[in-house]
Amino acid sequence: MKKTSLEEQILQTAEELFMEKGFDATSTTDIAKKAGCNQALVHYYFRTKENLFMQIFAKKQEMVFSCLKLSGESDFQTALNDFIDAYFELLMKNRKLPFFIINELIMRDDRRQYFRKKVIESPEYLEYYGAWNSMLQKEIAGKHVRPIELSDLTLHIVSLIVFTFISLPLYSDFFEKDEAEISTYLNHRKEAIKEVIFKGIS
Amino acid sequence: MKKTSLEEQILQTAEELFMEKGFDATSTTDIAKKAGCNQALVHYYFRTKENLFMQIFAKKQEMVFSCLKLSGESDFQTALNDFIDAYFELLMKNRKLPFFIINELIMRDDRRQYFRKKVIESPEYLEYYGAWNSMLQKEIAGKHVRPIELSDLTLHIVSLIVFTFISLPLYSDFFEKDEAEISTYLNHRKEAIKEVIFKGIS
DNA sequence: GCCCTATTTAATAGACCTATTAAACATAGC
DNA sequence: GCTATGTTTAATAGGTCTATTAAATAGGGC
Repeated sequence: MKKTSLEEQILQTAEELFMEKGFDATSTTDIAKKAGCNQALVHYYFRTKENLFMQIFAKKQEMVFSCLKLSGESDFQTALNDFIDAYFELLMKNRKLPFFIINELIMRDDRRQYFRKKVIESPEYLEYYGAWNSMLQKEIAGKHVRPIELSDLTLHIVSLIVFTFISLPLYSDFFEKDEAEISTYLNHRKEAIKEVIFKGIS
Repeated sequence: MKKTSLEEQILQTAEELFMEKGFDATSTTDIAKKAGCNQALVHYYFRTKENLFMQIFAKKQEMVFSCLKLSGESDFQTALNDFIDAYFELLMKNRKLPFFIINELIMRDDRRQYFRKKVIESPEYLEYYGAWNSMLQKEIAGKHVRPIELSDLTLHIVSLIVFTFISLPLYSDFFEKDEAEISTYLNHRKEAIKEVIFKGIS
């Protein structure tokens, strides 16, 4: 509750609404109403809705990206296990994150360009990919893992994890699950995914 | 080019646009413009945008649903293989279908209710589920498949297949793939998914 | 008190969207 | 040719949205 109180408040409210309903379905009027201020104030602080959105999008994108780095100096199986744990931990605290990112990337060309520039073409991304790949190749050479492309393994894992969270609203709605059940379900899914992946690459 | 020519044309154009950009981002003005008629005509034939949309949504939902039935009297591995083939075949011809359905289900409560009523609670759905489950249990009893819940197996498969198509625009954009490469990629993914699933459940 | 700056508001321009209405147009049957 | 019916259009009401503008308000430094 300082002088920037309302600016903070608007940003935070915008984050909630954008995450909940996406860019298109959220109006600056909605944000102002929920933040408890005049609609013009949203534009006073952030000038455009796009500006405001991009501050949030960049932050969320960074969250997704930051999970890609290898956990430490350990063997492949442990690193992979840690990776899945880390991703699940992140997404269990940010359940709407996968759909939010995917939706904006699919709907808008410019968001895709931005993501590509900031993530896919970043030096860290290539570095991570290289590190993971050399570990994988070593495992394959040592016959601990069957021959498989890293791109395929990655896509398998990302598919399994991300889709769990994308489809979560459907799961809880169709089968009328409450919060406790959802939490149990997610932990169960995490282990089930590990199982199919580890068996699937051995 | 009969008397219902324009009605047909509007429906078809609406399908293209709704599949491309979703309900919210498509206006009746867009549809009319692309169909080459006056905007009022869209409302003359279909009264509301929602009406028009639901005709298309119901059809697309039916497409998704129809793939769930068991292929025939064969063993589990073959049935599963056929199922994955059938789904890939459908989605390779309708690449935007997964995102279209998921997006509308997530964004709107009423669409979720509709889907639930028509698909999840339909007798066929329960019947298919039972048929698949009894096959699976037999395989597990015969030790050809490790113990696994059908719900988990289903979600694994659906995740892997559906996410491939949801993320396809990102794949082709980020890595600048042309049509031929995409087609190759999809066939490759199909086999990679089969591999990880079959190894993952044995 | 008074000024200066930053914050907040009300009002509104301008665009677009859905849906309706009334009028114009086409054409088949008589 | 005339009328009845279905088709198509132009016009517009009424709503929402983003962004801007000008005016009101608050608080600190003198």
